[in-house]
Amino acid sequence: MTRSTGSRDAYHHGDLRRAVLTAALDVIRTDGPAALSLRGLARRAGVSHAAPAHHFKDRAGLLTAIATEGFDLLASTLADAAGLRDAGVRYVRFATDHPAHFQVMFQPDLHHPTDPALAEAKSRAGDRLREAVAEAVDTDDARLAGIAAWSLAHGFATLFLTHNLTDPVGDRAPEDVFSSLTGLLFRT
Amino acid sequence: MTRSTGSRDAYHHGDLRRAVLTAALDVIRTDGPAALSLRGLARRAGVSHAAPAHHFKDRAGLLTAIATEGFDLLASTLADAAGLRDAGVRYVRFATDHPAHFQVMFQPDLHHPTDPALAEAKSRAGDRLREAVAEAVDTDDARLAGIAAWSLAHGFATLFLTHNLTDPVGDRAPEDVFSSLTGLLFRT
DNA sequence: TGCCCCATCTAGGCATTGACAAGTTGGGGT
DNA sequence: ACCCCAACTTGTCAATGCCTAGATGGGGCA
Repeated sequence: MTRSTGSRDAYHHGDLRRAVLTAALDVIRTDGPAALSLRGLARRAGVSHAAPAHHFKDRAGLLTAIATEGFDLLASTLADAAGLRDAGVRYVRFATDHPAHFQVMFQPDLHHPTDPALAEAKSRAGDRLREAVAEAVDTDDARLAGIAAWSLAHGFATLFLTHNLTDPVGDRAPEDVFSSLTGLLFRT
Repeated sequence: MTRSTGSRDAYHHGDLRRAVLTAALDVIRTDGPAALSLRGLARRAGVSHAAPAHHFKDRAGLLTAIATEGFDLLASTLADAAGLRDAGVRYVRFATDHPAHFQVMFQPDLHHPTDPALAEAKSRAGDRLREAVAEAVDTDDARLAGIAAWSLAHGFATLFLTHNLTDPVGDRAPEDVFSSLTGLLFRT
């Protein structure tokens, strides 16, 4: 797997796995996960209709891989957070920067339910979230506070991505709106 | 359309529309919207494979009808709310009581994007939400406070339905957890 | 009471898709 | 130089969405 140029050597695409993932993310971003078809992705990549399945087993396998990648991206995004509010802002920015990942991550009915790689990535991201909460809250109600913080950021991101916040947000960057929103709640 | 008994008169099912909706909600609750098939619903109802399409036009039409019904249910649930916190609790309870509706309501890629009935139901529910916020917050930051409240309740409900709060919540009713969560945030 | 209209449902067909099985290719390791 | 095996192709089948044309019978109207 050295040849990564755009060559179409018939066989050995170069990095078909990445190509399919990228195409899938593009489709999901614009038309949602329901519009995704393995055969369509194969056509985009210029390969035979069964080629994608070789890398992802089946449709659910592809979506599981996307969710896993998403949780890992989220984990590394949260790792650099400076404080709980920044973690929230980063959470929202992650959702707007990677809307396809985000959508798939939180639709478990699209995944292979027992995939170990997904479970690990998920728990890695959860750890980063709990770290951010722990360093900002006294340990007594840390668990409840964590749920509250996660709910707030997740709800905001979800509502924004589902076009339920378009007019209230207007032209402002959603992360900024979220930031001032936390300011209102915690009067920091 | 008087005959609503369980008669299977070959023709004139009685209330096929309701039967299909109910079956669809059942499928969505257990296996998610992706598992929904018009032909499967037709089999459940004991009618021909094209019968459901007559009532809903197509698959997206069925899901649009479910979303519309969901927003109307939500609107009437919020109408009776006593205060903002109660509205939040009711929002969460709605999500857990009607998980299939809730899922479909917030996946716009499954809907007919311009359906007027859906848009109206959506705005009715939005009105109830804004009412609940307006009577609890001074008008200055009502808009932002509304987004905050909605985000909190919506995020909590979404995370719970996607099985991301199972261990933190444990056996407690999710609405109770949400209630104590708002207590922690607003130290009421 | 009788008749006709049309909403409701059936029947058939076509293109697309996911999934599976079996064969082909050719690059890298020994 | 050879062979193994991952990567890809080709072919096929059942299931689905959606379209068109036709059958049925209940309710409204004369």
